[in-house]
Amino acid sequence: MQPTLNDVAREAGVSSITVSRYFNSPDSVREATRIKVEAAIEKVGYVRNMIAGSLASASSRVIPVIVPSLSNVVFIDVIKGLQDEFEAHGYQLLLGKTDYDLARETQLIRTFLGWSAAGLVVTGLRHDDATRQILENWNQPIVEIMELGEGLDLNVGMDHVAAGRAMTEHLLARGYRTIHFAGAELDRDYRAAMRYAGHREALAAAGIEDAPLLDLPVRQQMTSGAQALERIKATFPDCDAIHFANDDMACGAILAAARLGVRIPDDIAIAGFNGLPIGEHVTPRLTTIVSPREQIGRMAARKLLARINGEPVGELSHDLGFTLRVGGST
Amino acid sequence: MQPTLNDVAREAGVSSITVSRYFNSPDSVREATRIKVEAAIEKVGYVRNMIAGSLASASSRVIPVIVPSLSNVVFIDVIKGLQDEFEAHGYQLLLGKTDYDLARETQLIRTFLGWSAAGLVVTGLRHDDATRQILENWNQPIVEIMELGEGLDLNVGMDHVAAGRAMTEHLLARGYRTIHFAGAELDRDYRAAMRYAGHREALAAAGIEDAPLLDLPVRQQMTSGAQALERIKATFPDCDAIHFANDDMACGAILAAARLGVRIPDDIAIAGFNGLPIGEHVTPRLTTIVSPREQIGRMAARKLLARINGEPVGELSHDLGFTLRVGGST
DNA sequence: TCACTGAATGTTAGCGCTACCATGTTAGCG
DNA sequence: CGCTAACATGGTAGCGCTAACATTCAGTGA
Repeated sequence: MQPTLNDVAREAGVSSITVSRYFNSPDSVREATRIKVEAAIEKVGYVRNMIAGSLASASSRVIPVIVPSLSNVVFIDVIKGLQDEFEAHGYQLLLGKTDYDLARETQLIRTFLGWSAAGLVVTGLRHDDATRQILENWNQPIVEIMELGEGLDLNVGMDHVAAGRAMTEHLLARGYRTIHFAGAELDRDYRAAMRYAGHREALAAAGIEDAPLLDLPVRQQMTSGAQALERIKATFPDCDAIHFANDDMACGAILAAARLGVRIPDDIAIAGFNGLPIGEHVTPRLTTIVSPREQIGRMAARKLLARINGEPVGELSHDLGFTLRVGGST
Repeated sequence: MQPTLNDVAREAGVSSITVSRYFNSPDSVREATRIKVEAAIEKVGYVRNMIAGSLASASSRVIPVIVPSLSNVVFIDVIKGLQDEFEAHGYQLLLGKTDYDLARETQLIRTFLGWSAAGLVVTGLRHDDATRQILENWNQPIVEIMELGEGLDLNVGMDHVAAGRAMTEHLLARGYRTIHFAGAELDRDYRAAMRYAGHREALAAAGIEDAPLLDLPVRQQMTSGAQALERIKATFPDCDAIHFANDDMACGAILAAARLGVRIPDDIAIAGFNGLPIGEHVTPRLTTIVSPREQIGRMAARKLLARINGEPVGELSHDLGFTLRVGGST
């Protein structure tokens, strides 16, 4: 049997609540008491029972994080940022994955709320009505990450439409005119679809109404990129640039180009999105939009923790921006 | 205030314990009761309080997973496998990261055990004495992942020494003789050091006693790989092959080779480890050892769940093997 | 000396659920 | 038709902790 607070208290010659206070508000116990308690903890080998504490206080130091997928580096980086911050402040990260299924999201949230979570991190602003209803009635802080907009509570992310627009404006400025957009399963990855929307806006602003889209089924991203390049080259010889939905695809295309004898950017320019390290290692270097992935995680965690601790959080919606990194591929 | 089991029970005209049974052993409530209970749950909008349940039953459906880093794809893939299996069986994954610090591991484990975890997944077989002592006194299943050997309880992984040996045997069979091993922070990443040990064994078996090692400080893996190639080329013109500790470094080298005018494999052969997708997209294709990362996660989860449910788990130590994938780089 | 204050500690009553045992209820059988 | 076994349900206590209030104690100034 694990020793309890009472065992520690008996050993230290104090009451159990004093030991509890030693853990929860150390400043409120006297130095002398602190020393006795510490010795007793050491002696009996006490381990805090988080469950009992959480039940009594109706709150736990657990924060569920719900992401659509773990196959996408983007979410990995975000999780890394979140985890770092949470761990540094004594919070635990409970990981949930929806596979882009909103019903699954509802189910996960329901389960997680049963953990008296201190807060919640969810991906995206799109949720089904059930989720929305549950969360509106929940009175703990929530951060919706990745995108910007009208959210449930806090919101940390970047403007995907603007990112898509920025890249296409860059391509137009470079003189490319027949720019195809290539993505993979844009219906699921609706943030990529938002970038496509931005792409269309930029084209329209330049008087180009035609915004050809190649939406491939996902298998492996780099393979899809290679395939996209091949297919577009074969079908649309006029195409002078491909704006990819992400760096994996774009790099797949750049690497395939060498094999296919396609010269980049002379025959065709390639642009990506995310700013992954690989983009800096391919030849030519990939032009891409650097997304603030880990920062989104960190900032989301900080805002959540601030809200939990009753500190000011500043703006409800936090735009972390993005950077255009121009390489030799455009 | 959230509705409780009692609220549901009152609504359904049964006792709270019956509602509890509806959740925990549905087969033990009658059809008619089940329907009443379900209606009541729906009506009052009941959400299970996991905390209270865990306290009463002294066990929770939470499984902590402790990994050294989230920057390494390897662990991401393992987590993916674990998460999939856990989620499918109603268990929650609590994520902890040690940054390769054994003391931090102890601390994390201590905290996590306070969650009355149903089991535990830790990375590696090396732990400090405190961890070992805590875990030996804990009577829930534990899986140590990645490596093979004498462990605390269950053990799922692969033989890193054999993997290192296999790759170097391949290189020797191809006729390479002056083979350098290049890694990054092998003291932390001791599994890479095990592969280096296997590498030395293979060389020794071929009568080669000299096993030059380049151990770089980690910054970004691909960059380190590029750097390693450059440095080895400059310092050891005789070197005809580099056995890299991982694919990231190896691909960094292959991509850098194109820029540096180094021909692979004619000037120098490159080998990696892990079997990441990128290895199949670089030119020439990377020769690598495919590690069963996601499988390790899955198998670890299955064994753990089997043990939790009192089912037979088979062998305590499970070797998931590896495959040599030969590309054009060697 | 004494009331008075604020800091430190203690007492008590649950938090919402499940384990354990007790009781009621149904079906099957001679 | 009574008896038993198996099944279904209920009562009660308590998991280990903390919130809220109560008490004690040391130090202060009049």
